[in-house]
Amino acid sequence: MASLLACVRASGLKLTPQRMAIVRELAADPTHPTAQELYERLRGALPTMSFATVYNTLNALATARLCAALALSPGAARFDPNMSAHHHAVCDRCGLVRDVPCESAAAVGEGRAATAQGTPSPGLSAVPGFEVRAVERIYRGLCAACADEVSGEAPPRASGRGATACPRGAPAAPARAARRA
Amino acid sequence: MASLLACVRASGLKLTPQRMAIVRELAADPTHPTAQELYERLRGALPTMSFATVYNTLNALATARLCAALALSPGAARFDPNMSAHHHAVCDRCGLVRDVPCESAAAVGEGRAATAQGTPSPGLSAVPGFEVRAVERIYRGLCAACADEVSGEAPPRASGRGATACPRGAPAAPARAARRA
DNA sequence: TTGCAATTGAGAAACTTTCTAACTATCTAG
DNA sequence: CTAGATAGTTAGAAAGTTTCTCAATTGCAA
Repeated sequence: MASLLACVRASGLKLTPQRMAIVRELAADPTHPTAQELYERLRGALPTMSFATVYNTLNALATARLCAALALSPGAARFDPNMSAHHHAVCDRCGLVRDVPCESAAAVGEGRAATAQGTPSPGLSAVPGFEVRAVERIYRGLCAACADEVSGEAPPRASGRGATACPRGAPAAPARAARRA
Repeated sequence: MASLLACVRASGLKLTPQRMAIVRELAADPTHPTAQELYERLRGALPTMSFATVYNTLNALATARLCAALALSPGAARFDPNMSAHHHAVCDRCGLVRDVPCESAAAVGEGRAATAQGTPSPGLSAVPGFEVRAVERIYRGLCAACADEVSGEAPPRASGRGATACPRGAPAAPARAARRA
């Protein structure tokens, strides 16, 4: 705990009450909150804190590599205090975000991709000269709760029209997660 | 070419001049433009077209699975006409986005993850009950042009302060790509 | 304790996306 | 070919997200 605040200091950032509160709240939350969510939660403790301060602080933390700003879906960015190599699972329906640890060796190979060594991924030769610094993986699908609800709703595969469309694969259509649920 | 417009029809979407122009422009562009970019490019050809029409059309296409909306970095969504399984390379500095084909078998296994079969990734056991439908991979780093420029700028590893921070890995700090470059 | 410089607070501004309402155009059926 | 039903378009407003400005404040090093 203290180490986290120590990191803030070590990065040349001043330790203000606002920052301490934001860092503490963020570090204790595995749901990757948005700036708005953090602001609302902290209003009770720091009623005078400005919304801009939350952004300033989060951006300062991200710049100092003490947290990461995630653009997992359209809308507000989410902030992640976990800076060890890991991936994310995102529910297409409710927007839930969870960490997915990357397994053993793959973790090192992906979380911090080798840059100069042999191409990490054959497909990357399609982008000549691109210097990979990190690989992010996002698992999209349904969380347990949403999977339950959905199974009892829409019929498996009989929609209104146009089922005879083109033979194209469909990797990941963000599906506009419910933003005010 | 014609097949793309045919797909629009097949999905139950009406073929309006605006849509044809948007689809054509999008399909011909490998840079994954934003709605704003498409709008500006098409203003010459369709001066009366509304900005909302661009959004409406892109959302309609995404819903019909004819294109994908990507949230690769904070800010405007980018639209991708390539619906075959692939990943993306994103330049942290200039924001450039390029497709990265996924290689052979891995393509099938990742682009459209097996849902019911054995867990696709061991780490996912950390999110019980999560039903994976797609896996997205983002390679973050520097494009060839930016890598060149950067190499002649900042000294390798001697920055102003705080180099003695915490021993934490740093997978992917979005780094706020230049939005108006 | 003092002073510099970073940070805060409050609001405005910029930008992205969605919505409304009235008008228009496409497509199907006749 | 025409007419009607329906989907799409326009333009502007509104909602949500993020950044900016600048005076006042505060942390921290000396």
